[in-house]
Amino acid sequence: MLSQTEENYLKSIYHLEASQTKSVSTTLISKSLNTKASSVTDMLGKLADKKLVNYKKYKGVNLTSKGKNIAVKIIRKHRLWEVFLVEKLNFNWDEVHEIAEQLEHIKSDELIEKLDTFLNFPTKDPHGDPIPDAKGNIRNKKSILLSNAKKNVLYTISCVKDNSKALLQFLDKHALTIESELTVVDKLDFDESITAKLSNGNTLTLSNKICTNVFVTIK
Amino acid sequence: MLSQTEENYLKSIYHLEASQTKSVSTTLISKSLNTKASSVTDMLGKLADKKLVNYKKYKGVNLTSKGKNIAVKIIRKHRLWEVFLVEKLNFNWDEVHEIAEQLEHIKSDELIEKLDTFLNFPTKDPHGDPIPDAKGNIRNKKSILLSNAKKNVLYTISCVKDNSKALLQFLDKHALTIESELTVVDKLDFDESITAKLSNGNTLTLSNKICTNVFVTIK
DNA sequence: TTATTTTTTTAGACAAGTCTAAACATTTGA
DNA sequence: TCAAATGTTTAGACTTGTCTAAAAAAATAA
Repeated sequence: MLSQTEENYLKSIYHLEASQTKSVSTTLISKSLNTKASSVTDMLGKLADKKLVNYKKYKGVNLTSKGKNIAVKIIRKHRLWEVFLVEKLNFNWDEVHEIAEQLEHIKSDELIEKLDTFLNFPTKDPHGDPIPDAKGNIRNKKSILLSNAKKNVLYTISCVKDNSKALLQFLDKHALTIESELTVVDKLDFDESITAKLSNGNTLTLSNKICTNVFVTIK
Repeated sequence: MLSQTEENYLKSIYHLEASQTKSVSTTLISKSLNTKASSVTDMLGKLADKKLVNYKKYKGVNLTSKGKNIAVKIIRKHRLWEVFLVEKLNFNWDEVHEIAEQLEHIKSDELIEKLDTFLNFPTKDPHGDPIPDAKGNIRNKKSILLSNAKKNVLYTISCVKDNSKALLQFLDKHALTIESELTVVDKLDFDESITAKLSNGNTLTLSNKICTNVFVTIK
């Protein structure tokens, strides 16, 4: 049975692998977990002993299939709990992350399957991220960054990259929720901001910082 | 912020104090937590440093009001989660204890108040134990042991003392659930067993062991 | 290519929580 | 009352996960 710390390392490596092509570096992990590189080196050795990662000194790590399996299960738990918190307990979507960070470590397969049933088998969490099924499969809808969206095409917001409170609150304030629709009406070369028209008729200017943190799919 | 371990010590001391009049001994705690007495001694020192218990070497411990406060909050969380597991996720009441042992350590006051609201402010957990309110007050309905019940008086089962699976399953099998009604029709001096008549018409003989673990209130 | 910078690892230390073995208190009972 | 039994604490050690400081490897740049 893994400790919460070990689970957090696996989760972090999983996310970093997804946003990178190559293997994941010690420093990157240390930044994402707010620890020192030397602590990461120690832990990588332990995870390698347990066959959860492939690790070569100075060469970074990758999850083994065993490690990836565990990481996906934790992510499934995290996202299901987030759905519970928002849909059943009426939390706002920008308030649930920290609590879900705790709940994701509760150990009980039966619990998570019953929770899934209770929530009626959701496929996305409140941030729009896909929820892996019990076998670990992730239905991946192709998403692109809003900054790469074309003009005059109808898009649906599918997901946000950053979980920062500031971003989530900004989006909430402007009715930019998951599943909401928008069309890019202008792109400003000068600062790479875009002007978007929402389905409620509003027109908004969004900074490049925002656009590189919001994913959309073609409607 | 307390660790899970510290919280478990406080909870254990709270329960042991409730079932005892005097102060709680090191050995008693070590048995209830499945640790060695020497580990308990260490921890009692730490809890005393934090003003959570009053501790004198060789003389046992008692919770301070600060310590009791924390213990009651953990118990509140435990019992609310048990209600959730049984009422919302359809667990049986004899399956929820271990999961609630984990959930009770989730840190978020807002979470537990929202959960309380979602569950519609229950006052008893699935085992019949009272749920402290947000301020830590426990509404204590006077309960007596079934073994002390009088003949030919209508009682309601209010609570069970023991959380052992065997007992819970036995009770479940014979429809002896919380709130179910019964009348003692006979008491056998020989082995202190009693014969009870249930509201469903069934008549059951219950051993003294059972009767000293089930609490009833007069209907 | 070699020197400098950056990244990573090693070595040694620390805190939390646990253990065993031994020493010390308290209680029991003859 | 005092010796034996029981309960409790101390001392020292181990594990997990962390840290700092220093050494070693890799990457970068002149």
